[in-house]
Amino acid sequence: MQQVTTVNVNGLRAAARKGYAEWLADTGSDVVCLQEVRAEQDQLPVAVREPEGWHAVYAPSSAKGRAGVALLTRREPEAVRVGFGEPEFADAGRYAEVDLPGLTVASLYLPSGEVGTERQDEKERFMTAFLPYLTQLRQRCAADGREVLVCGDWNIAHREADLKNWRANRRSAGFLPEERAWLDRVLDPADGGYVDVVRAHHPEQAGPYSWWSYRGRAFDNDSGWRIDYAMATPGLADRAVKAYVERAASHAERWSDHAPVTVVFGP
Amino acid sequence: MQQVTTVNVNGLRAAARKGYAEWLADTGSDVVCLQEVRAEQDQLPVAVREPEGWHAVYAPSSAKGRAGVALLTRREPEAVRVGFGEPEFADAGRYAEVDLPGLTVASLYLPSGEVGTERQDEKERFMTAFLPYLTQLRQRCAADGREVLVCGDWNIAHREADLKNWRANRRSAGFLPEERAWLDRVLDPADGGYVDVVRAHHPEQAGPYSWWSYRGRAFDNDSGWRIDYAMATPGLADRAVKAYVERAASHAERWSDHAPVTVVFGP
DNA sequence: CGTTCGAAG
DNA sequence: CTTCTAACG
Repeated sequence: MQQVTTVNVNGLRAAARKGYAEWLADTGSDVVCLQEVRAEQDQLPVAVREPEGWHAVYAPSSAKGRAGVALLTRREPEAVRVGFGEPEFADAGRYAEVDLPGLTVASLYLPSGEVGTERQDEKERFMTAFLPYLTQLRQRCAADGREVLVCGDWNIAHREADLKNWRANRRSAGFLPEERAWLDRVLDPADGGYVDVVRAHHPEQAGPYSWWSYRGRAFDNDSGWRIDYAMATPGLADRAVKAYVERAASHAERWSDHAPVTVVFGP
Repeated sequence: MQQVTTVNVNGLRAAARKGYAEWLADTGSDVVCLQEVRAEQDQLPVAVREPEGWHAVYAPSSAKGRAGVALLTRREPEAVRVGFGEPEFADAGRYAEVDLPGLTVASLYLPSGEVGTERQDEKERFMTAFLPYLTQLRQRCAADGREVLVCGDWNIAHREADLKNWRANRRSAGFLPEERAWLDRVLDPADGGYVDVVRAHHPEQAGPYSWWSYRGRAFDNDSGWRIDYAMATPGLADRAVKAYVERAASHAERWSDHAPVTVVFGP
């Protein structure tokens, strides 16, 4: 059995002050992928940076206080890689991957974008460069006899079931037709070739959402978006026995605006 | 009996979240002078902006989130004036005055400065322009049969007894020889002609300090500065029966890095 | 609405 | 060390 969790922590220092450490101590996962760390390693308390029993890999952004991904693994990785080959995003704190026995796990933080801004152009450039990398990654790993799991905040809701208010958001960044079509390609067996493990295990239901705005009563009303995904190669997806979102019980115990997304694999 | 308090609130919104409102509800003062309000009127909750039983006058800075003085009076002022005639500081949120029967009260926030910077030059320009105004104010009010009380954060410790660590601070902004000499002139009977009411009532003691840095253990060690003054015309100073600093009992109940300074006048 | 930063104090 | 703003989300 192997268990992997991904969560956008929205500032690891703030999350650690609020309950992230307790959550981590309780998780049964073997790998935890973090996004929006928003700190350099040496800005983090040691117990947060290198929690007892974990190996940690950080890929901060060169822009202070922005983005930043990390991976925590119970076993030491066989290899670590930061970035995915596109120079523009080499030190953007948006992608890192580790090799474990028979498995490559990645932590991804796709730019969030905003319609009509340069940030949306950046998101599109990222998507354009990242899709061929995903295909290449799958092929390379297949040649090495590895499965692949790309976890993270993809900042796109794929289908109408993936956000509460899809009608109101048809022109919103994160649910644009071209973004949804891009995810179609990531999941297309003839293209990216990945499987959305949580959706595969919950084919019909609305959600389960993984992000709720801090504004208004979004969390209380479960007015969320499913934008955090575990995307697996088909062979790995077939081994998934469980896939779920850990929605906090109450607003009070939330330590991020995102919830952890976990997938459990059998042998 | 008439009682006037001055306090630098270091952000009225933050102070109001921490205990300012309770302090105000308990004060027996008739006039409260505030400095570093750091908000426009409409950024303040109504109960903070216009507390029940008070008239409020605000003089915000045109620079958002900076400076800002205010006066709260139990009786409606006969007149209100903002600024002291120097155009550079007209909307700097550093000076306002109100006329009450027989008394003009001002709230002053003198620039804080830092040696070797443009901010120190600004402080000096303020001082240069403000001293003649103080003299003029006293004379004008004398002609009207009014006493004057200029309260606020003057950002200068006058003498060695006015800060804990005077030796270490001989080259620090706030205790420079030229700044101390300027306060000498404010207090010189032949020049500004004002009386430092707290010092007049506590001629020998160290302090009482009115500001402690938030850094380190400054408050716990009473490593403070006396930079908040009530400067009175001599006739008014003669009527002072009490003058004191309300040092908070504990670090926990502080709602500003400054403490309220209060003077009580007899008939 | 919340997390950063940077300027200011 | 704390307050604010701005940018970002």
